[in-house]
Amino acid sequence: MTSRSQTIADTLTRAIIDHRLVPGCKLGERELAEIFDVSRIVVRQALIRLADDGLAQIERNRGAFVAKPSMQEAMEIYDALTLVEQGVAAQLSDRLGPAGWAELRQHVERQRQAVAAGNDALADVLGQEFHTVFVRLSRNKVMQEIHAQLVRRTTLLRSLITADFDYCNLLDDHSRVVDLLEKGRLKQAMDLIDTHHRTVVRGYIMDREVFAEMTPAEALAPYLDGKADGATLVPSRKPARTSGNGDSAGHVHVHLPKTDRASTSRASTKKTNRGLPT
Amino acid sequence: MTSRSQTIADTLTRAIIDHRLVPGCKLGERELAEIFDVSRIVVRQALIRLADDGLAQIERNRGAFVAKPSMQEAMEIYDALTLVEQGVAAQLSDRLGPAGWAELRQHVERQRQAVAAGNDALADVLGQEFHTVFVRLSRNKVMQEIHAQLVRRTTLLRSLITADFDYCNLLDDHSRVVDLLEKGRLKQAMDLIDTHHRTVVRGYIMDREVFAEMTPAEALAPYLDGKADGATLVPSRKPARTSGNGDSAGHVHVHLPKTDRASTSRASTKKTNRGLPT
DNA sequence: ACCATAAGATTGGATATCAATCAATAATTT
DNA sequence: AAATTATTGATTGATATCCAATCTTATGGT
Repeated sequence: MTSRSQTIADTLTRAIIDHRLVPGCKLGERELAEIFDVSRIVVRQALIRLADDGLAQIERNRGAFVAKPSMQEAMEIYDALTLVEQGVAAQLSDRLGPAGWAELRQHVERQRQAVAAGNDALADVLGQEFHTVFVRLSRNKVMQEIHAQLVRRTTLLRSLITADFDYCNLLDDHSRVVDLLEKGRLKQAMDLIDTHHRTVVRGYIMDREVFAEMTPAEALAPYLDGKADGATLVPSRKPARTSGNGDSAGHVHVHLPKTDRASTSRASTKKTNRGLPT
Repeated sequence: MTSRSQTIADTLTRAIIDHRLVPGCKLGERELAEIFDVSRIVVRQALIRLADDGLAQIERNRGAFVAKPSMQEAMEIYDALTLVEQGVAAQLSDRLGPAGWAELRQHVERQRQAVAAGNDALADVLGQEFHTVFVRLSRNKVMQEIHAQLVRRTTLLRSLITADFDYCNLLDDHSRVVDLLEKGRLKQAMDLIDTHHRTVVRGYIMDREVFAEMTPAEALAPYLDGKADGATLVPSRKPARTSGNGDSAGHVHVHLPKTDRASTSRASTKKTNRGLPT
């Protein structure tokens, strides 16, 4: 059995990944303690874990908030992610056996089928998972954890951001990376990884209040008590968008007027942006 | 002002880096609470931070211990470190300006002078710092933190390990890396980084009880109350060895008989191994 | 010698309490 | 009336004490 603070940290992480808790959201100790029905101390420990992961920031005597990365930090996160995935690519091009390549191809194929079937939600999940599978094949748990942490932090950015670019160039990037790597064209594969992330970042436009705010109580309600897995837990995971290959969403042009902390717009429109490119 | 648990975590980290707290060492809550004169809860929070950093492992209802990486994990940590530094090298070869190269050369030069002056302690510190400076020049704070964490974890390994290889090939590696990079020979530089770490790891031999154990109270005494900086805090930082370029120690052939948890050998011989290659 | 049980110690957590600090209001001054 | 100051309230950081669960060790019986 893991510690209570760990499970709470995991739940909060899940909620952040699902964009139910958005950057800047206050994570009050007493509030969370009531929600999870634990003492404040356990909540504090969970928040420390989140802060260590870069998902929350704790300000002395002011409390914890969901981290709100700056544009600068966003670039750094994506740079680091690129660096890690390029490095893994280099390792895989040397060391990966037939089984590994098969797994990658199978994953890409599953994603393609999901797209073909119009199951955008599944395609999204698979698209996100591709990177994880990719790194897992390095068989380096340390690297996996670092990568996973970076990926989690990118989800923060997608809460803050309005996508504004042409997704066409990103189509089939995963497939092409696998192709290039297996053919030994490492340099091109690495460039493609770089371009992939760079294009995504370039399209990002920092914007406040893209998502409707939810109180922690509302945001966390689906995760409590229910023992079901994440897929079924959050109904709003299915993104409301037009099309995509699972790694990208349809054009989303949401440029809300930059209201400063509009505390009025609470729990109103459930505008979710899941499915933005990874 | 930072939180108390953070400063305690920092102190424990420092003690671990200085090999005063060795892998496997029990970190009892009550004991540490008395040492730092805080409540157990603060200690727990500090231990959670250490565990998140990979420097401690917490076993339910058994407590926290200084992490004791397996040989497998050791390899993974060094692989990850290599990957990160290679990636940074690639970035620097593109983007680093004259000032950056100058800083690297200056650092190498300072280390060389320290070696020439026979100031092995300083040379050691500079040798360790080189990697940090190297990564800092990427101007990516996220990457810096990841790298620093990996470096911290490698110090764990040096507590567990007996070095057993020829250090000659490692001499001037730093200088050569800078040379190669500035000349645009990225591939060779990356290979050299790989070889550097690989040679170090290959020479490692997992061995128990290479270092004398200290109780946490003894280990932490130098860090308490004194407001001096780390350099003057720990007198035992000057390693007792023959020669080296600051990035490596002289031949250290310490193959102690593998005693199982010899709780007898406590606070006896202060055998420190600082200055092993990075 | 060996296994089982009981005692002791340690951890994980809850609750209540207190000081310090921040935020927001109310009161005062100009 | 506007701006500044003072007061109040709320939240955090931290402590002390207490309790249950679990692990470790010591004891005792076979």
